[in-house]
Amino acid sequence: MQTSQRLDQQQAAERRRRELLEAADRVVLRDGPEASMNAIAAEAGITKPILYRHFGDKNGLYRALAQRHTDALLVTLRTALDTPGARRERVEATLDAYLAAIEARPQVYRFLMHPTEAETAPDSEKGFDVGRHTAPLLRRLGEELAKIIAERLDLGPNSEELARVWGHGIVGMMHAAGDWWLGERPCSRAQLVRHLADLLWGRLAAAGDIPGGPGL
Amino acid sequence: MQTSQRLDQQQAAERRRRELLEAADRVVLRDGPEASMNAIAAEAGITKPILYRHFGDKNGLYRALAQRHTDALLVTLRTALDTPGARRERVEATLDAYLAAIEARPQVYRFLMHPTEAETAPDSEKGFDVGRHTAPLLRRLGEELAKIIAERLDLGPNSEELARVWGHGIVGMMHAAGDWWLGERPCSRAQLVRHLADLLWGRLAAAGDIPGGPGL
DNA sequence: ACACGGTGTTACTAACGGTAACACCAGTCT
DNA sequence: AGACTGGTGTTACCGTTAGTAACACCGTGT
Repeated sequence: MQTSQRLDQQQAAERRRRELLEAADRVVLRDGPEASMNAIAAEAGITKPILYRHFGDKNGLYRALAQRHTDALLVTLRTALDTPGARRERVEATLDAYLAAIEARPQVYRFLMHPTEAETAPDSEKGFDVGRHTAPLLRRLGEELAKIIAERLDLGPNSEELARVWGHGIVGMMHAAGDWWLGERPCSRAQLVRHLADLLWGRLAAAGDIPGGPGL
Repeated sequence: MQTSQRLDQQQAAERRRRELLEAADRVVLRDGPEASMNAIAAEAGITKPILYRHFGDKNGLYRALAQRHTDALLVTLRTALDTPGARRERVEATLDAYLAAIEARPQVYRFLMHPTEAETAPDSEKGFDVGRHTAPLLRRLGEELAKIIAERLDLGPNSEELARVWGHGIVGMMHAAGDWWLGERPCSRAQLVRHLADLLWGRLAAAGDIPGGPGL
């Protein structure tokens, strides 16, 4: 009967796809984001055309690969955001969870931040597909955070819009500071978290000018 | 006399270099950051090896190109930061200046955000040169902002460290929100500026929970 | 016996960054 | 004059990459 065979083949294909993804994962973990398709195919014990049959092109493979890691990170962050305690503690827990993740697995982080070229959506107009220069991971984090902010905070009118701006803004802040911190290690993670939370808590607005200067 | 000839040749070389950079600029403005060395050479009316003699490699050319634009942007932002008025007005003026710049010249923006591979500093240790995933432009903006914050604000002990975290964090927030905004255009620039300033002014901390929800 | 759909291969293309080897053309030194 | 030097420019190549066409094999259903 052909239907059950179809199912068998389909689930076999999916199993194969997972195997290939795991092989790709190993290579990317070893060689970084510039791992070549040849290298990945070799690690999987096959040759290039099979990869292309399964994933279309390099971006397809990388997107599939990124989604797994992104999902995992999102779970971690969501549980951090549900930490019991005051809002400040939740925010600090979330910042710390993100930073701990990128600190623990720098190669994965490096891969996830790679600009995966973003599937070249059909160029409506003559648009220079501008505005896609943050990694898909950060886009997703921003949207998720926006959703949570809009769900849980009372922001008055325009709350939808405000929440999205804040979501992407906070994620960008976290990312940029984390990236810089990871490269220079100028302080402990806990201190970085505290500094960032201070920033979000309006300490920039509250700080006093240095006497005699031009002021800020 | 050979010294004056040396000078002639040197200044001729620099003029040539500027010409090449301008040609490269035209190509990048037309083709985006993935402009090939061949295309740039053709636009300049010459062939590849000359480009390589002048700039070493592709990153050399791109760094030289990026520096000009980055310098120009920095001047704009510095004058915005010296706007007369209250701190909030200065911050809003600076955010707006950045957003106006990326809005006005998206191709330049797109080029500047391209990860120029960052001159592969001598790999001390076996380091995976992690923590270099923000464009050089953003690094520089972050450092400059940190300097200004440290100079003008009274932040108590640790002010140096705090200022740098904030500098990079704020720049990252601005960039991520700006990139998202440029892609989706969900609101006016002025409104985006206000939302971001609200975030920096601690409205996240001050907002009330939505009644009945899990809270944030 | 035969077509079909899947897996796998080899061998190729086109483009890229980068380089070696050579040609030309000014002035300079002997 | 003739050799040397330092710059500009070229053609023709290398190695690697993403991506593809064409073919071979094998189990299954008709």
